[in-house]
Amino acid sequence: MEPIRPESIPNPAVRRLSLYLRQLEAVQRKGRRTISSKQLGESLRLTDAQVRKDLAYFGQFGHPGIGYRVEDLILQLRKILGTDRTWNVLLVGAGNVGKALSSYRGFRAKGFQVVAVFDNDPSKVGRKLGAFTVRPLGEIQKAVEEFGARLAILAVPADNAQDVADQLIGAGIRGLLNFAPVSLSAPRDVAVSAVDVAVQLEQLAFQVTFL
Amino acid sequence: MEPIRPESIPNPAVRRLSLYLRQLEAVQRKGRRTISSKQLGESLRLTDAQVRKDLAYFGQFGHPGIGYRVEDLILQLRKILGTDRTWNVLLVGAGNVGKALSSYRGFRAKGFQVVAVFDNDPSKVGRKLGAFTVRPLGEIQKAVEEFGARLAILAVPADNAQDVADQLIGAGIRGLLNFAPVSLSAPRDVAVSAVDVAVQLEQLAFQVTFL
DNA sequence: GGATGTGAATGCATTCACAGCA
DNA sequence: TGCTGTGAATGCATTCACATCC
Repeated sequence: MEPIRPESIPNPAVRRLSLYLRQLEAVQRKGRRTISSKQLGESLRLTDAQVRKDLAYFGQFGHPGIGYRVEDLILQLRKILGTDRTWNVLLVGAGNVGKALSSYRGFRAKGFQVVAVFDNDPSKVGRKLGAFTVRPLGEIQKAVEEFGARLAILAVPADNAQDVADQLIGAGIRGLLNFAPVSLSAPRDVAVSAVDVAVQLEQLAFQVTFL
Repeated sequence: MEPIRPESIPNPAVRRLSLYLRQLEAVQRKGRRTISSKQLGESLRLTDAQVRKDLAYFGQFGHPGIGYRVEDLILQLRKILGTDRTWNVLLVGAGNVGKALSSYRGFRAKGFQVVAVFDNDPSKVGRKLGAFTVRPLGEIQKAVEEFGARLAILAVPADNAQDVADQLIGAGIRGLLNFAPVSLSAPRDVAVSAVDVAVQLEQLAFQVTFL
């Protein structure tokens, strides 16, 4: 098997990989052992050819006449995505979003673990948020080293988001999931992904109007 | 100005429209009156040509030699996206995510208002969630009519998500924002958008590993 | 000079369609 | 027969480059 050269793989294909994995985990829970590209694609509204081509970028996982073995493919995809081990994740922001995320039970099975929660608000520092004691932002650097964290979730107000992002990046964080409704600037070697619920509703509003 | 024919507009362009709008609202708060395609694009890491082409799909908003007038363009984009009026939104799921969303202050200014919260859990129905009294799912139909709601947010566990989605769609909801980590099936004339935090972390893990 | 809007050229991603294997 | 993997063909989206206007 050839090594992965991510620069030669379409970005959309990488994004779909996560959806395939999620789908496979669901069908595995239903006891299915094997699945064809057509079946894997249909609930995601993708063609069989799309599914096969996406997977083929990363290796030869299928069996002609059979399809893909669910368990094998799950293991392969986890390996490719890097979630065959657990990633320690820092969470900054102990507001409503931070609270929801800190108590989200689904992370562990997907290879992620929130290991510390931070906030700048003195009225929150030292308080408990679920199982975590909220720590001041000044301890981020220490926590990055302590936990070997490379990922962080940003759930602070829009005004602070860029500042906090800079701190996290300065402390060695390499991937950032941003819940603040602003576009963050970051060096090329730091990955940033974003969740903006208002933006998503806006897209739905447009589609509902015109489709 | 020609009418919008959404089928002739690249989907990515529509998605970027929301980002332009968010960016414009930010620079307006800073007091800027005018902005060039280059400036509008740079914090979003887009080329000036990309910005101009995207906007030109919807009309001629710019002024040669000047750029775009921030206030005008904001009004135009809101009109295009349909958020020059307020959309009433139903929220299903009174757990942690539902709680965070029901109290999110940012919706109003973007043209959205959560108007009712639902849950099936008898221990939650009748209880308060922020300003809302949690109502049983059976009242969804009534609420759709009462509020003229066409959008809903789904923040229920993965197992119920498809069932609840079917109820919402049956009651007349046309756009769905899904926080459950499953892929929903819906008729072609219902728009579905999704937030899956684990999937996004997975993508970051991949990028951090290979980029 | 400084900016837009836009055809034409390029570059990506998806789909087709089929050889080949179980 | 049933399904994968994959070049070739197609279809979209982005970028270029320039005529045009303030």
